[in-house]
Amino acid sequence: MKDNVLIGVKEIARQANVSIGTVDRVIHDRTGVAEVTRKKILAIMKELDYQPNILARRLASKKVLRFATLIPAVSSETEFWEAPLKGIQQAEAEIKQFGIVIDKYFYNQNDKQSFVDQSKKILKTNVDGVLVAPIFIEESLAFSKLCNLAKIPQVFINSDIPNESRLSYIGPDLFQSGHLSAHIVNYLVAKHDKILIVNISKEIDSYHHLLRKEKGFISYFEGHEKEVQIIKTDITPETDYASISIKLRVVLAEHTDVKVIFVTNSRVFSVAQFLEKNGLSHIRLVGYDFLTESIAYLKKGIIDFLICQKPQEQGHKGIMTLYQNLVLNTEIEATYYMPIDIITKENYKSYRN
Amino acid sequence: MKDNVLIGVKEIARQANVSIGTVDRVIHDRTGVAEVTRKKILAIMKELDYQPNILARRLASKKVLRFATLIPAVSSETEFWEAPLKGIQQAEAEIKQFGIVIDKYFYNQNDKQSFVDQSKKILKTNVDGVLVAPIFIEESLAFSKLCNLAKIPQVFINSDIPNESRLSYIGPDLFQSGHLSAHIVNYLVAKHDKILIVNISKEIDSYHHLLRKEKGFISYFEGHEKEVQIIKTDITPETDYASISIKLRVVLAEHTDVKVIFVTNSRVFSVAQFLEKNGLSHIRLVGYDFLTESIAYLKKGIIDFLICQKPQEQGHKGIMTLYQNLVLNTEIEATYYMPIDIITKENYKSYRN
DNA sequence: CTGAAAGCGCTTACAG
DNA sequence: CTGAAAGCGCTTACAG
Repeated sequence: MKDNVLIGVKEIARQANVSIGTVDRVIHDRTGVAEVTRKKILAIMKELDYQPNILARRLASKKVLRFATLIPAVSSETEFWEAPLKGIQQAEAEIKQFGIVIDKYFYNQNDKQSFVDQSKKILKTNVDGVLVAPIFIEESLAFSKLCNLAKIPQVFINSDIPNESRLSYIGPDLFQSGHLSAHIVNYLVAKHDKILIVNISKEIDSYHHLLRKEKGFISYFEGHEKEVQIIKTDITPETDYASISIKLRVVLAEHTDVKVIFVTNSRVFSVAQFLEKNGLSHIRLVGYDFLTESIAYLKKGIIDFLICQKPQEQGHKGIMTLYQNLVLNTEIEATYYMPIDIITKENYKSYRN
Repeated sequence: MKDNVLIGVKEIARQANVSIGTVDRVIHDRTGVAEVTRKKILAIMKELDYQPNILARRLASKKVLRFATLIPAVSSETEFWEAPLKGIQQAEAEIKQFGIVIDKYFYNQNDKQSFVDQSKKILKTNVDGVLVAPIFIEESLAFSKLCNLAKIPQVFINSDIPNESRLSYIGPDLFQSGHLSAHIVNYLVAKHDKILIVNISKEIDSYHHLLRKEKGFISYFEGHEKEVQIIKTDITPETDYASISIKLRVVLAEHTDVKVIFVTNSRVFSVAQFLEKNGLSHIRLVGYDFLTESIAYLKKGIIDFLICQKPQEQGHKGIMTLYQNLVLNTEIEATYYMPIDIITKENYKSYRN
């Protein structure tokens, strides 16, 4: 008659003939419980299919959970990292009432050392989970190893690193996004047309990510009936407008018949600026990311398409993934590819990052 | 010294020199509190910028919140409504530990009466919030009015209804999505090409939504340099494959030079089937929604593009909106347009509803 | 190794 | 109109 009256730890304690303190100990795998008792309690928990009440747990526990985020600072060059930060802040607002605190660290994406410095800082605090944008491959890998030693789960966003021990990657499938860009470009070209791929990057490490997109792009046209001609140019390490301008001028002087330019990252707005200034707006232009400057060129028709992968949602989902893992104890997908969104003059207004 | 030791209702009670029971009464706007007391407590709450602890509230309150959802049943004609339902279930799993129960009601989208019947059922239960897909305009409006009388907040998904008193609309901007489709089609046509718009709908009410898309589409080409010729055909009320086939055969016999077909809803797969069977796959085809059948035609290249608006997220976000309003007491956006996603052969694999 | 008690910030009867 | 007490399902010292 009284069987189902009790619930949770109390019911377990009753059935096991122990106090709820002891039940709590085995739930949290703490030491100081006789092996027999532990086994008995575990069995009962299993039979009852015990699910802890998260509300009660967070309310009773004074302990706050600390998450750290490590992403590039918003730079004068690109506002791209504003969006993930916004997503992080949004998630923070949603879960702060559950006792979660988020410490935000930023590095300079043109300076590896700043990444190393910041990551060291994080490890000095006692942090329960980290969200990282691992732009620098080796340094990120080193950081990841240290986290794993300290049993700190890591979520990567924006770009992945071959690393089996991260909790999850949330971001684009770079190869596929290049492939899709090519599909769109395919609508813009005729047989034998010439296409220019432009990689703009200061740091050689991020260049690696651009190459993935480039490969996806090129693969689309391999053996394709249109038999387009693809040429490419890399603009590095100087990426100010003057440097870009000089380089493009040379390339386009040599190849006067370029029909489409594909820029593998958000720096597409610099190329747009160049085309506009030099009266070359008949050249079709495709690039990446939802930046204010790029949108302006999209409106004007200088940029035809932008590929975007929900940077804000990446930040938001990254934090929520840590939350789900650490608080709710949910299963986490090791890889979560963001949808590849195509932004045009027509739909940018309703676009949600 | 002891000032900040207390928190929440206790601190308010202390400052107001009353018991926490009384504080609770004014927080929840219950009767039976002297006006002076109420004012005093309100003032203190304001000064302290009191934010209730949701965890404690939900834990202490035995009351469950009931949400009801009213959407079309998945039909043999289209699996479209599977996705919103999935989103609803996903949200349910996330918030059920907060004491929220979701009752799911379904109507037949070809039968107004079934909508009326189900909505009546809902009103007989004591429900705290509803999520509705208001396909039938008048019936939905009537239901909405009754909800408002009973102070039940409503969230609309998938299509909106002129109605100032709903809590929120979450779904596509129909006009814009038609406009965007036209922009894409623009890449597929040459000057003076002929475009066929196809509306397929059993119920005249949902036809209204299709018209919005049609208008957006046509508006794009008004005064456009390409001077395309746009014709249209409505297939109603019979929408089985045979009926569609007969109608299309007639139209395409008369207009043998149609270059592109734009189908204003998910029934694009029926048109694809027709084109394939009749060796007309050279005609470009654009339509709506991420259905298994349509994706198959997308893969084959019979369908060129699909416009999709995250039906699953609509369901998910719809429930979460009720949750935010009723539990967290957050400000809610009255209109939340879903992004307009363009699905192609290249990106459908990573598409998230 | 284990238990009893206090407490997290609220809500809910109940008593007056 | 108001207060005191019990309780939601946990966690956290503390005592033994």
